[in-house]
Amino acid sequence: MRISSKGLYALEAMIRLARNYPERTTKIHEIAVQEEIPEKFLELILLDLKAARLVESLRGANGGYRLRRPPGKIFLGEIIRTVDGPLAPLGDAESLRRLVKNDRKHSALYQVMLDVRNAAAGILDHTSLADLCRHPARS
Amino acid sequence: MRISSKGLYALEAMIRLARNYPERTTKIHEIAVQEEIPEKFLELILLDLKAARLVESLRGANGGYRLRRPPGKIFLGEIIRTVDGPLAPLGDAESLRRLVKNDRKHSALYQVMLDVRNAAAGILDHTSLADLCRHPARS
DNA sequence: ATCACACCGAGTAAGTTAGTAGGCATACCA
DNA sequence: TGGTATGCCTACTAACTTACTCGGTGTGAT
Repeated sequence: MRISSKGLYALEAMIRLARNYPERTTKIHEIAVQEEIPEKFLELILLDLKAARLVESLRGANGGYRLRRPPGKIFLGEIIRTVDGPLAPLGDAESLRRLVKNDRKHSALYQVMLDVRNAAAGILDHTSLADLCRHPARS
Repeated sequence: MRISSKGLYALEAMIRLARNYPERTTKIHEIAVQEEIPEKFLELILLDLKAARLVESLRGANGGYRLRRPPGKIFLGEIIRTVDGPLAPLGDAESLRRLVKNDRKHSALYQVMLDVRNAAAGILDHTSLADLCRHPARS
């Protein structure tokens, strides 16, 4: 369940959109500058997020992006899964098949992996963008 | 905190060694066949585990590997960390610096990532090889 | 002396990551 | 109606990582 740069960029961009929700739409360029994300790369990421229906866009001059749901109803797990794939520690199907196939021998190991995934998902699927925005400066 | 094939192989091999503990030493070849792990690859993995002082080896004819500590005192977290690196979702230093640098903006995000890591570590650092061997056939 | 094993360094093919490049499509505005 | 600002789309690529393999050397029991 490694989070890639892409995933981190996605989270940062979404947080930025959450701050401007619901009034303003926010331009790719603006996000890229403020969050120090390579602009063309961010473009691709936002396209993914759009395909996942987490954001929507307006084209043309004065275009930009905005969240499709209020920040309190968008969870980190959704974001990470759309850009980085499943949250499980054994991401690829191959490894899973291994464990399931060697069922007898390793079912306990399989169970532990499940527990880990559930622990991670439990946190990420219950933390919303709103939760993150509520603490503007902690520490 | 993705677990690679290498990590999975390491876990399987260690479980195998745990079963034979403390009487027998187990040969690379034997483990490779029983667990269906590429033998030469497994060799490298065991070398890593040896460097991490989780296992020890005997050379020459009748050589082989054995755990350096009883299975109840070897935890999955140690194994995974030695072959796959840190358990945190943001493995690389680069991403961490990003989050820490943009401290004000994203400290909440950083906190969530910490929580996820701690949840995973909490499970993996408290599950021992003995725990896995206790359940020979569950399900 | 032989054989069975562990040890070791190097090499490599395929896949993934983290981007970049360049142009098209659409909307606003003068 | 034409310019400009924006998002949309496809393709490409350099660097890195993964998952191995190869060919040998060192060591100890018999």
